[in-house]
Amino acid sequence: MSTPPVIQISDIANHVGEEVTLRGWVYNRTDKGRLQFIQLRDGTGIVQCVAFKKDMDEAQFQQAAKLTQESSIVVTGTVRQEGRAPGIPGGYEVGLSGLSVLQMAEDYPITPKEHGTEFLMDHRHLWVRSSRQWAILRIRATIVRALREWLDNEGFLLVDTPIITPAAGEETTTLFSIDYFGEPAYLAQTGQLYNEANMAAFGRVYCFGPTFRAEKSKTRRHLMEFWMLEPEAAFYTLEDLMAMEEQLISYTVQQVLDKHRTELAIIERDVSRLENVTAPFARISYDEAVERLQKLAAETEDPQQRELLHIEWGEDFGSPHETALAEMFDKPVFVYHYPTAIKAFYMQPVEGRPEVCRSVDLLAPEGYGEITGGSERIYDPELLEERVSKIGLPREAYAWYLDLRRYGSVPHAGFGLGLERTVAWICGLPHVRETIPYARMLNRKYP
RNA sequence: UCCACAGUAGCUCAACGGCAGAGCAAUCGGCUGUUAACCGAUGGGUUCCAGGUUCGAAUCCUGGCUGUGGAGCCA
Repeated sequence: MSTPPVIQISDIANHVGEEVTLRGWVYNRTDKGRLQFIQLRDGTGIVQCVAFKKDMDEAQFQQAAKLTQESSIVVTGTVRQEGRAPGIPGGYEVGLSGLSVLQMAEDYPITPKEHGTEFLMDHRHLWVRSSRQWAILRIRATIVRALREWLDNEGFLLVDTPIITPAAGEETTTLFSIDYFGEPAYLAQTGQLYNEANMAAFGRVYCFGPTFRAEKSKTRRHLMEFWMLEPEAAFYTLEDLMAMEEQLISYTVQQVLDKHRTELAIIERDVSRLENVTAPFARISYDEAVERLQKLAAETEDPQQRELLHIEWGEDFGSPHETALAEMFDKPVFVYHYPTAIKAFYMQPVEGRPEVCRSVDLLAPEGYGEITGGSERIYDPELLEERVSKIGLPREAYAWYLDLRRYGSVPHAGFGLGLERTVAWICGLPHVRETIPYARMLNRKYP
C-alpha cells in the first residue's frame, strides 16, 4: 500500500478531494465521544483533522484520543472544504483515515489560556510555536526581505561589517567588551564607520546584522542585541536620504500588506494605519519641532504631562517628546537639522549655521519613536580631525577612518534603521521583545 | 541608575489579621460538529527568601531577591 503524498497546510486549497499525508504537531484537541477534532500545525498553517470512530482503525482511534498538546504526529486523510473548520488558512479539514505518533508530548506548559510575560519569555523556545508569535516572526522575515530587496534593486551592495571591533563606533554608548586573546575588543554597536570605507569602494552599500549596546535600558523600545540596517551612499545629500528612506519604508509596509493579511488579522493589527504609509512623509526641522512641543506643553492642562513635554532649544527629545511629535502626523515624520552638540561627532554642520547639523531622524506614528537616524557625514579632513581630537577619541583607533578623508573624500550620507522597532510599529506591538526570536534584555539572556 | 507596582497550585488570579480557594491545564469517565467545546469525578500548596510585630500573618513592619510598567540613554 502506497503512502499518499505529503503536503503543506499552506497549500491545502490545491488538494481538495485528494488523499494526503500531513506531518506536524498537535495544536489543540477535543472530542465528542466517537468524534474527535485534532488541530494540526505544520509550521505553514493549522488545519483541523476530524477522526470518526467508524472511519479508523480502533487502535489508532484510541491513540488519537490520548494525544497531548504538541505531540508530533503523521496523519493521512482526505481534504475537504468545510466552512466550520477553524485554522490557518481555515475553511478546510482533513477526514482522517490513519494516524501514527512520533512522540507523545509531556504536559505542555503553554496552554490555550492567557499567561504572563515572564512565564512566556521563560518558555520562549516553545512560545514561538504559538500562532501570534508565528505571525509576528513571519512578518519580520518579510520586512527583512523587503528592505534588502529595495536596496538591492536601487544599486546598494550588501557589504558586511565586523561584529568584533577594536573601539567604539561612536563616543557615547557603552559597549560589551570581550577578551580577544588577552587584548580588549568590543561587540559592534554600529557598522557605520566601516560602511564609509565600503562606500568609497562601491558607491552605495549597506550592512545588516546584529548590533550590541550595553546600556542599562529598560523600556519597551530597547534590546541589548538588536538588528540594524545601515545604508551609506556616496554623493547623497540629506534631502536624498529622506527621499530614499520614505521610498524604502513605504515599499516595505506595502509588501507586508500584500503578503500578510492573514498574519495581520491574527495579531489584530489595524491595517488602515499602515495603508496610510505612502510617500511623501512629513518633514519638519528641529527648530519647528521644539516650537510645536513648547506650544503643546503650554496648552496642556495636566501639570505632570506639561513637565514631561517641557523642552528648551538644544536639548534632545525624550520619549514623551517623540510620541507627542509623531501624534501630530498620521504617517512617519522626519525631523532634521538637530543641534550639533547632541549628535555624533561625524555629522556635517549646516553651512552658515554650525550649531545645527545635517542630520535626520524618522519618527514612526502611534508612539513607536525613532526608527531611523542618519546624516550627511563630515568629509572635510581638517574638520573631522578637529572633531576627533576635541572630544578626546583615541586617535590611533580612528586612524583608518581618518584615512578615508585623505584619499578622495566625497560628500556622503547614510542612516541606521532599527529592525525590531520597525517590526513593532508595523505589527502594532506594545514591546520589542516579541519582534525578535530570542530577545536579549537587561534582565534576560535565557533561553 | 531613579520612580511606581507586583510575587499564593503547572498557568491566570481570589482570599487583605482568624480553616489555603476558583477557572484553566493534568488524570479518569460521558457525548457524531467542536471553535479557548461542554458535563461529572480525582489529584495538586515551603503563599519569593530572611527576620520582626501578634494569642494568631498569604495579609502588618524591616531588609533582600526576582519580575513588570515608566524615566534617562538610544535604534
